[in-house]
Amino acid sequence: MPELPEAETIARQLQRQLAGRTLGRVRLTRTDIVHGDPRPLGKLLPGRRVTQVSRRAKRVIFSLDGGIELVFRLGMTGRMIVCPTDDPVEKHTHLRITIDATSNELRFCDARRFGGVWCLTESNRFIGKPLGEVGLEPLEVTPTAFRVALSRRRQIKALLMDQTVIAGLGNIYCDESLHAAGIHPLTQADTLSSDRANRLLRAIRMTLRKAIRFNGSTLMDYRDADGREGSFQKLHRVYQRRGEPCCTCRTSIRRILAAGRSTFFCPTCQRKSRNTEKSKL
DNA sequence: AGTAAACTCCGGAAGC
DNA sequence: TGCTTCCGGAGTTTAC
Repeated sequence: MPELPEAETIARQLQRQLAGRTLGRVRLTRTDIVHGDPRPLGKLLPGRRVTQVSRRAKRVIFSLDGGIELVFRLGMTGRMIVCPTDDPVEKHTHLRITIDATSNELRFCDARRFGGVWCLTESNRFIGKPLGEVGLEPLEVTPTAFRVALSRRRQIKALLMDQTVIAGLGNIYCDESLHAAGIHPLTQADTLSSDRANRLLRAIRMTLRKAIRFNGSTLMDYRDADGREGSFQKLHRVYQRRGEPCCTCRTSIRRILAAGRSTFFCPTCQRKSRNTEKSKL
């Protein structure tokens, strides 16, 4: 499922392929994937030059000339693929935009439709609202700001998953980062020492950077902008490895529910501190 | 107010 | 074959 590394992979590929190109014809076959009024898209986009493709949180953002931003949220099953215009169109393709002076087009496909598209113009860019609040970028946040973000009475897993606090971490990279840091997912965030908090931030960064190098994780649906699978799933140490041995200590990986989500961890490498258990009573 | 849990959207996969 | 159940990102609602 697309989290930060997958969105980053797609954004970098699209930046290479599309920056400087001009958008052409727009075909929108499901208007309900567009937030706000979908009707102007066909008029607004053709002829616009793509100045930059970037990422914020789990979103891919096209900056177009004229101050327009086209924002894609991929949800669980969203795909953004550049391919020849006459390639067979896969099921659940909702938006197609041709790229001028090439025989290619950009396609947005999303089976479950948890994703969406926003078109922000200078007049409708009303502060944050259409996209909701977005938290700190884990690859850029300072250790101090990160520790402040952790100073709340919540389970660390729930806090890391909260997009309004830290942006871009989903189930996979939360579990992998907590394992790399040796922190139990149910630990109360504000009981972590600053050493452990710093260690967690380093683990998050290491995990995300490595996942980006491997083009993200493909469990089921994720594909990059060229339609290819990622390969970081081969390096997962806990995620979806229930019952398999921990790669550092051979203890059987356990699965529990945290923040209502499947959560995988090693009960030996990720012990709950006594401090945390006391605070639960 | 801050936190947590339940419910909602949806289609694919797994189990019976 | 066909049914039911589960899953989940994120927004919303409800409950403590």
